[in-house]
Amino acid sequence: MSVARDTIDVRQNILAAAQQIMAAKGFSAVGLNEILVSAGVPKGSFYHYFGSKEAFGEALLAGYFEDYLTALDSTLAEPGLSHAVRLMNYWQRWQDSQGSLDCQGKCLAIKLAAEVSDLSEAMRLALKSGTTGIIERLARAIEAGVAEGSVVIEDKPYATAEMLYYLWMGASLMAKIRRTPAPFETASATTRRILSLPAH
Amino acid sequence: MSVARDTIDVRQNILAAAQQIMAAKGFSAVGLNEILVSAGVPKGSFYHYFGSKEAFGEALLAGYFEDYLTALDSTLAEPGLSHAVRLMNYWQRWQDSQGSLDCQGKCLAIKLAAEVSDLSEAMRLALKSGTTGIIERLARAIEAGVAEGSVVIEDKPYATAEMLYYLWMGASLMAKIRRTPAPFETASATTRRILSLPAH
DNA sequence: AACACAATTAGACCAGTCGTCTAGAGAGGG
DNA sequence: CCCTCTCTAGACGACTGGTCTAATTGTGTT
Repeated sequence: MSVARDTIDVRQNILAAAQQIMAAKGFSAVGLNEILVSAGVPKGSFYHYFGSKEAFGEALLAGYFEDYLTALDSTLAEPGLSHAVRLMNYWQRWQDSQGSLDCQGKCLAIKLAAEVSDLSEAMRLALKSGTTGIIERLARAIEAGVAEGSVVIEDKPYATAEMLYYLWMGASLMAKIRRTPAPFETASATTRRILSLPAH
Repeated sequence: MSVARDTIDVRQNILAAAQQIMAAKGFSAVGLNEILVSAGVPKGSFYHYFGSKEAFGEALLAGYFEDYLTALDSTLAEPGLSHAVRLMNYWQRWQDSQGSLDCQGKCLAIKLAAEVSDLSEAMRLALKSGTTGIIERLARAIEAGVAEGSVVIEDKPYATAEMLYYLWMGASLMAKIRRTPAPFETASATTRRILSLPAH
């Protein structure tokens, strides 16, 4: 209705369309045209909403991580479960979303990280703050799990969280290369061992 | 001298130039022009040596892994060292090459994997066979380390090799995002623990 | 109803893309 | 000495890229 509302919708539509397309094809390989056609927004409008393709990419990543972190927060706060179970739920969902049949798992971070972090400082920083947020939350959950006794670790919680996140990033990359969810099995088993949880 | 020799040189020059440029900027973001100018080769020659940009990318990856694997073989066969030390040497060199001052560590696999594996089946397969080769060699070295007693692991050698490779891929990605070699420290410490080696 | 002013769009713009194609340069064999 | 065949040369075509200016549309106030 109001102008402001429509404006936000259009902006959001562009971002949503881009998220799908860029999660499949990357950043440089996708032209604004394709995104705008898919969003039903005329080309001329783009620079009304975003200053440049780079600024657009930054906004895309920022929005992506915002949603991602709130979902992560709720996964790690689900009532009635131990922190150990909550953590494994998180990784189970990661696996489900990345390994889905539509080969384009929707993790923008994995898809764009290598390509974009040498290309645009702004996008790199968006990636950095988003991934740091993820690791921090995982570290807190691990710490809480240790405190309640559902998780036992050898290293410090933060280092453990970092290590597990790297492991799952690498597994995602490898799943893309191999077109198989097998790497997630390996990552999952390792995660259980690192957290001293019983095998699946 | 001979025609054949020169031909190989030109081809190799193009590939060498591309390896540097693409390790920095990715695949789609780089035009053939830039590569050819940098290699001092006219455009007309390109299509004499390669059928398309995609076929070129495939050859680039194949050549990259060929070199990579022979270097890996010699690292893992250095005389007078235990397998445990050889393995840690490999990762130390990984760290050195990736974390170097010229921010463009030269690992094509990390740089191109996510971008390219959804873009070209041929390139994806090159990536797949190359990374599989790396993991196989690591697995053999771990197995030999277990046999000689310098390495102790909980899981099977192959699964351990996979897991460690994922960990280091993820750490490399994160090092790119953060522009810090810190992730390698975490990966290194974890690797030591997984292999039951004394802390550094 | 008419105006001012902001929000939005159409389309031009040029640099750059990949790939093609026609000439010709250069070397080896006979 | 010529003929042939590999390789070089770079202009060219058809097209897409991101960006920007100029015009259009819409809104709210008088």
